Amino acid sequence: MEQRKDEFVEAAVAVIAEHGVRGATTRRIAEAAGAPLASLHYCFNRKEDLFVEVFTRIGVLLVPADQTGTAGTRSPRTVGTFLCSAMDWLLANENYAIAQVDLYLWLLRKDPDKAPRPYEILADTWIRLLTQEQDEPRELFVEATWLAISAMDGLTLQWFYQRDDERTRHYARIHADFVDRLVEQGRKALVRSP
Amino acid sequence: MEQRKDEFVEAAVAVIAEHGVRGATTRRIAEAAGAPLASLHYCFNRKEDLFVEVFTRIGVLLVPADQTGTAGTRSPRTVGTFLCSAMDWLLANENYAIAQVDLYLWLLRKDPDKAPRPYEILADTWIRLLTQEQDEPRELFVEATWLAISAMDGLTLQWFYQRDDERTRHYARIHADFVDRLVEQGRKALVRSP
Amino acid sequence: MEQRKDEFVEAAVAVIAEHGVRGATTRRIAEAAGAPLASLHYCFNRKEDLFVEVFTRIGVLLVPADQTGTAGTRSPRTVGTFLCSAMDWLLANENYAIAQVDLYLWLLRKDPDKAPRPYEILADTWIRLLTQEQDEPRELFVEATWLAISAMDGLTLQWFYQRDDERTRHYARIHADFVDRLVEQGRKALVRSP
Amino acid sequence: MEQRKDEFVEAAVAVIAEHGVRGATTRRIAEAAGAPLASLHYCFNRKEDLFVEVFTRIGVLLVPADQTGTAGTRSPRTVGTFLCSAMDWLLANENYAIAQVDLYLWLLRKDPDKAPRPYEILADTWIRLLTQEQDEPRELFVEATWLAISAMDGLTLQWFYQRDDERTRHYARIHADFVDRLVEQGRKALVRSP
DNA sequence: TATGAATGAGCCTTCATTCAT
DNA sequence: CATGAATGAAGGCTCATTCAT
Repeated sequence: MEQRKDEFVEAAVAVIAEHGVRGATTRRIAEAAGAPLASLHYCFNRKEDLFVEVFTRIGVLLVPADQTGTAGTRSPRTVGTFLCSAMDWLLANENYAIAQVDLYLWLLRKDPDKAPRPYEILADTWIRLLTQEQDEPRELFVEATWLAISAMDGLTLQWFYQRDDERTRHYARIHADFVDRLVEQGRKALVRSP
Repeated sequence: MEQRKDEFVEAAVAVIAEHGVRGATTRRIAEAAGAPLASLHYCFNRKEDLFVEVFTRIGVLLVPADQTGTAGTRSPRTVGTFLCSAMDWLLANENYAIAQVDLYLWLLRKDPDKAPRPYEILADTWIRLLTQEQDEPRELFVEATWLAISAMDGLTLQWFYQRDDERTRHYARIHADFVDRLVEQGRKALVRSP
Repeated sequence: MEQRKDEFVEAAVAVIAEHGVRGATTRRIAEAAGAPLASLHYCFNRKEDLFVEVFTRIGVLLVPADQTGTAGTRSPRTVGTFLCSAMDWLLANENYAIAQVDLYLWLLRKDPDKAPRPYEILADTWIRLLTQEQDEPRELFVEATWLAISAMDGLTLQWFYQRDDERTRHYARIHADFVDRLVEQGRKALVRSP
Repeated sequence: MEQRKDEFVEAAVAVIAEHGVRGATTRRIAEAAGAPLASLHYCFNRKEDLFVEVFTRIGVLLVPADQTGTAGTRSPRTVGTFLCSAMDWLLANENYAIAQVDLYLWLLRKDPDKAPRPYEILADTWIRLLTQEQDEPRELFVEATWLAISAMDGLTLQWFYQRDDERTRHYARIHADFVDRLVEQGRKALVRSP
């Protein structure tokens, strides 16, 4: 049953990626999942429920792992590294990348209150991790984080028709440098006038 | 007849903005245009033709006006100013902003070769104008332009649920500063080793 | 178009009579009307609209014709004659009789405010005609009329499984005698103490 | 197990009363009974079996108790008292009243031979009781009984939208007077020409 | 025995599109 | 030229019922 749900979610991602939310019909999803149509409605009362589930799960997957406890002398994570990691994940999971944007626009219309949540969760997580790991004030990272997220979205959109992974990673790195430098500036300003 | 077409395009933008391409049915568009359903198919053989027309027109509107001939001692236009202007236009034309993204994703699936064109036209125009106005090598502006366009898209997406014009403009300016500085760096590098 | 509607109404009556409102699917009705399924929804936005239309029409058909102007020395109409006429009509239009009861129960649940209307219209018409034709006070006929209508319904229900027209007419006449005698009693009482 | 059945019957009455036979789905009934869906089919192979059971039980409940042996100087029961008692029971058991009519129409279509039975049992019982208690010929009560039953049905239908218990009882009494007078007339005729 | 899981069949409705006028 | 009328195809969803456990 729980496994059944997973299969439908997986199938939905694939179908949305190929046909868009518009073309993601219950029949197509069921077929992609190799399951009868009625089973879909047995697992998810409404098609919308399935889509919300998909959208939520993608949001969760994008969030970086909490590394507290992972000892060692790693180089410290920054907004830029989060951005690059997220882009890496999206490039490695094309279907999720495409489905995510489509679902975002869909949810925005269906339930405008729910749509932003994954973005906010993502931003909060980034900020929280950075604040914890480097023991610095929250405000230092807020602006850079939202800039990075908008860059991530913009690059994703651009990647859709260029399909050039290397180029996308290249631009991501430039954006990353930029936001990290922004944080650095803020840090210096803090030192001078705490 | 040509006016009829305009009315349908206008109506389509409004309907797509509200219901998404998914919900932009012929009936709704016809109703929004105050025209009989059959008229729509009289002007545009297929619904898709209408959407392509809409998408193309929006692309055109985003392109900045060519100011050659507009004499005077204006401060020179930069990638950053183009970015800010584009964002201003999008914020002033909400429906177009939303419809554009939706149509972009739709067209990407229907006809992947056509979708990128407006983006490339936009980029080419920016680059051409900058090259002409400042009589500098093309390469100087390419990277900054594409970064700016991705930033524009990302900010648009973010604006969709925040609906905070000021905040969006603020972030746009930061992005603008960044890309302009990037160009400046390139310019210096060029001077050193032409 | 208007004729199309009539055909669907006719078909709906037949299908409801045979299968009940429950079994009166759009497909069956369309088939009975010899029309494509989509045509039904072209004429009646929702299936419910068709049913309401059917119910209303039956109500209208039951109402006796206004005979003012039809000169001559007819024997005066009474509640009892109305009852017998109504039963005659129902027996001559079996499908309508059955469909009416079914629709009544259906409408009662869907829109309790609409369901009673046909009954009230029927009662009002009877009372009005009687009052006019015999130039007597309204109150004289109210009770008898409602008794007659309940008798009509009860006999219809009974007829459903007995399917014995003669027997039904026989009982209708008894009920008719009864309500007419009731009116007669009232009339006498009026004379005595106006 | 037997108790389970009772719960389902009770639940079915409530659901039918609210949603009609049409809307009395297995799910709704199971939910109303607080039982798992599959249990319903464990107790009643087909949904129809449950409905037949419900219809039969309601028929039984309407039948007046046999009072032979209940000594005393009660005033003798008549067709009219039976009618009033039946109406009282229906008014006190609204759900049953509604469900009964709905089921009657349903059964009439599904199995026309079964539907009339409860009515005939009711009529036979009334006639038998009257014949026994007053030691008079059967024929004396037949016509009045069937008239009373049709009145009962008609008043029930009318009560559905008026929901006026007092008014309904009032009309029931008038009908009762009428049928009792009819019996009285028959009785006199019998005396004169046995 | 009792029930969670599963499903084939069918329902109502909407859509883009065509066609006759 | 313009449009009311019409429709095949498909969509989301629910239902009664079965079955494995």
